[in-house]
Amino acid sequence: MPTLQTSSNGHLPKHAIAVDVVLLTIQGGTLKVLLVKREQAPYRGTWALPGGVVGADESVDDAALRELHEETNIGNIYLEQLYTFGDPTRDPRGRVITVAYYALVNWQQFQLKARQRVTEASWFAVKRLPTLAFDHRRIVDYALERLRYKINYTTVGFQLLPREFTLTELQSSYEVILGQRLDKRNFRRKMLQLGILKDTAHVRAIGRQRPARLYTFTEPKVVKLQEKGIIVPF
Amino acid sequence: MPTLQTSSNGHLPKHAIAVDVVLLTIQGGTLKVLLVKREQAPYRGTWALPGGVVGADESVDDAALRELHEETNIGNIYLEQLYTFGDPTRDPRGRVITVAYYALVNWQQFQLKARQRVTEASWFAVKRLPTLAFDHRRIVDYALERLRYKINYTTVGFQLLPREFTLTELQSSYEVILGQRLDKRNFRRKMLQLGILKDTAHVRAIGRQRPARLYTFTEPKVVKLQEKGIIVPF
DNA sequence: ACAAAAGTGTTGAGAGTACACCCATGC
DNA sequence: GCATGGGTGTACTCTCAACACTTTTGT
Repeated sequence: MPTLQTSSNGHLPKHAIAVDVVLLTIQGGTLKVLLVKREQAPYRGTWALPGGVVGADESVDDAALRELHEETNIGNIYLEQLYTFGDPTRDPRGRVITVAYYALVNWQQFQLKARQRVTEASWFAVKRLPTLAFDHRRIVDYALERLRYKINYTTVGFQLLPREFTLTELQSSYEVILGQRLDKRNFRRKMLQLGILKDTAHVRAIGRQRPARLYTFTEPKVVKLQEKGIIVPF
Repeated sequence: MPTLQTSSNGHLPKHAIAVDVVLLTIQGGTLKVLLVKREQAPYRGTWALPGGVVGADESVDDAALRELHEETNIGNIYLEQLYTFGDPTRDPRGRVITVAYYALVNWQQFQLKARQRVTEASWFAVKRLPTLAFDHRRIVDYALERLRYKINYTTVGFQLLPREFTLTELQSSYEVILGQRLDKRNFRRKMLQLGILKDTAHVRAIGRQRPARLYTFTEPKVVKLQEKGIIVPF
């Protein structure tokens, strides 16, 4: 085959491209993913990731955003491309290449706006997923791996929290994602040392306990916290 | 728009999908990338990444492998998907979504086999790239970022070396990729501590100096060396 | 006063950093 | 014997890990 096939335009092989979004949130101390029930074959009645095909003149990122907005009605969601799954056998109807994304939302904000759905949609704990359509299980697993990884050296984790949050809530979100308990003192020291939290003067009293201080995140966007590695620690 | 458009098959919007490969090697103490000269419009005569369209029944990964084998004639090359660029304006002829990959080869092995090319192809130092077609400059930059990143916590860097190598060669490849000098004693201590190098009994004498010990890499595949992060250091 | 979560410090161990000289060989 | 790259050790600093009690509030 010639090397520069892209230049012989006109009758190129063309492919259907879909986007699938792994939308994650934390609710009740559990990491959850939004699934929709498929209404058509194949996998009719099976739970699947929200997604859809990329339009003719739409960017792939825009298609993912569009799907997200259809499901959530909230804007300004953290969305990151995960991986492109291009095996021709992954869809039994024929070839559909999918570009997978993951997104993080704060549960409270989401609760307020989600409404008027047609398709049945529901949150599932990532530890107890039903059988998923296509290779969507693999995509969810990949999203979780990426999230667990990135939470270690970036501030993506903050996307799951409300604007003001307590240090206990922050720690809890890390514990839920990482699946392990963390030491309270060490966690707080590290977080405060990073210089990315601002102590609002506010407190939040939930039960009959001592109220907790509320913090906000000082950085406007998701931020890389370290570059440490084996070879070049800084 | 309905959520599950993928299920209404038949007249889906279809797209041309290309793969582009950032093939990297180290030659003469410099990190280089393979570019091919375009023979057709657009960007005729401009240097571009090797790549081509994905065939109708071909997996995207296979298309990248195929392109790689066309350019190199060597098998068993490290190849990793980078990112999918899906902006409809990136190709002036119309929409072409590209899935970018990067690959690493050892220069000596490559030298032996590359032959019988039609298209003009050449290695360029990544520090002195010509103007590239499309958004290929951005793709190269992204590949370099990923490589610099991964070299810190995986063994991808070994893919650039011959089977047997000296510690000085290994250090040099890290220095070339990272763009900084490293301390010889600290580098050697760290590498040997990792337990992934085997001291062959062989030595290599190049000039009139003391010959250097040759090592091999004990792991069969690219390996993750750490999971360290801010929150969970182990 | 008590239940419940918030908040707070120290110490020991291990890893990272900086740094300079001797060694083995070919010519 | 000398030029060239190969090869080695130590002291200081800093970060990480482990660990338990006091504080504040509502009832």
